Order: sequence, then C-alpha cells, then structure tokens
Amino acid sequence: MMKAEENGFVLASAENFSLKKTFECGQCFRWNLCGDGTYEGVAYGRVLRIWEENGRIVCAAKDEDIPFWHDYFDLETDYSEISVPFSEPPYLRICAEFGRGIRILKQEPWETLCSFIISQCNNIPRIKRIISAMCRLFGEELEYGLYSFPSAQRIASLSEKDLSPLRCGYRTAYILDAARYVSSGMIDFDVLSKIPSYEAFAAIKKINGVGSKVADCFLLYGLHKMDRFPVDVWMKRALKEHFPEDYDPRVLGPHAGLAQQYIFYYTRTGGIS
DNA sequence: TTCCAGGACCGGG
DNA sequence: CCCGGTCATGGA
Repeated sequence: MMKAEENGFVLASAENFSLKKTFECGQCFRWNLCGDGTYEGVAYGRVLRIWEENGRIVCAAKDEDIPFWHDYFDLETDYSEISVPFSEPPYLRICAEFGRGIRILKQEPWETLCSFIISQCNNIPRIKRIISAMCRLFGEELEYGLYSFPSAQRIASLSEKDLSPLRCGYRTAYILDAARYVSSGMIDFDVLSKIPSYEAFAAIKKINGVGSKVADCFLLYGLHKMDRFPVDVWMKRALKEHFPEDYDPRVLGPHAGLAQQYIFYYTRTGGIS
C-alpha cells in the first residue's frame, strides 16, 4: 500500500490524487505551495510536506503518522466510483472530469467551523491571512514558522479585544460564540459525527453566525458528512445557469458534497487549471 | 467612490 | 417564505 522511497513515503498514485486541485479547490485554507513545488501544511498539530514525483504522491512525515495522513486524505475511498452518479446534467459531468483528483479532506472539526465562520462575505486570500494570523498569535509553534490551530478552549479564554489584531470585523463575536459552545461541551463533535447529518445541521446552527452555508461546509469538510451540499453565491450561479429549474442536489445521493466541490472548483476557475 | 468577497441576522411585507 | 438593510474589512 505504501512503501518507503528515498525521500519519503508513497501515499498514492497521482492519478486519483491531485495536490493542486485538492488544496486549491476551496475546501481548506492552511496548505501552501512552496517554491520547490511541494505543498506544506498542518493538520491536528502535525506538519506535512507532500509533493508529486514520477506519477506518485510522496510525503515527508513521521513514520507513525502515515496512517493518519492516509485517512486525512480519504485514500480508502474510490472517488471515481462515487463520482459515477455525476454524469448529468452535462455541466456537472464536465465539472467532475475537470476536478478529477480532488480529495475531500477530513479536516479538524473546530478548525473547519472557525475557518468557515471567518469565510463569510470574505475573499479567500484574506481568509487565509486571518487564519494564519490566528494560528501565529494563539496557536503553538510546531516547527519554525508553522503553528497549530488554536483550540476552542484557548479562543474561548480570549476577549474581543484580544482578537482585534486579526481584523475580522463582525465575525469576531461569532468566533467567540462558537468557541464557547465547543469548549463548554454544549457542542460535542463526537456526538455530531454519529447522528444523522440533518440533526447535526440543526445543532450547529444554534451558534450565532452559523447559518445554512457555514453549517454545511462544517459538516462536509469537518465531519466528512458527504451528503451535505453547501450553496454559496458561486453555486447559486452555477445552479441557475446550468441546471434544471428547481433542481434538488439531493438527487446526487450520499456523496453530493463531492459534486458540489467539483462544481465550485470548475465554476470559480472558469475551467482553467 | 463604489463594488465585491465561499453570509448571517433581523425586521417587515 | 422572501425581501432589503446592516454588519467590518480590504482589495480592485
């Protein structure tokens, strides 16, 4: 399955795992391309460097972390298989072909929730800057220049004034409300991950500043509930222009969220990789 | 200057 | 249920 190479471990074939598409399709904000072509990121307080080499995806990580990363990239799932239902309408088929290689990451729930609260009415470069600053100011240093995402407990211990250097405006109060829900145990991610997605949806929306769209992003990217289909301005446009009137994404089945990711990536890039 | 960015909330119709 | 105004901030 995975064997040691000269410089690292082979995680997968590049055929079904595109680093560029996976990290730049809009689902995550903390993976960055380095000058040498490798991507560098942090998840669950672990650092990873990962790159493509001879048609394979290779990574540098601690040996004992390899199973973790294997799961993080959802490598047990056959994405070509679960993409079979995305054959129509024609626009969706084009999106799915264009996005082949995207993996839906199993991101840290709290980080995902917080990140998509920040994302509302904001642009991606600025979202990344705010999150980066949050980690640098309130996370723990792992290696030089790389920090963990601060825990909900840590954020809950802060005031609006403490968070003011982040310059995230009205979202500050939302972040604090979310941190209190999570740190107090009123919201328990382990519980949410085990109940039906529509129940988790209702529960997470109790947080001030978490509406339908942020809730769905949290469920899809943070709890890996693949049936959720976040609808933002880009999706509204795509649905209006390329799908039948009153189209219900639920017809896409239990992995509709992957279809959403294909559509979002294609629509945002204009089909230009 | 105005508009927009992976929205949410609130009020009124 | 849907509508418009409002909420900070920064870049184009």
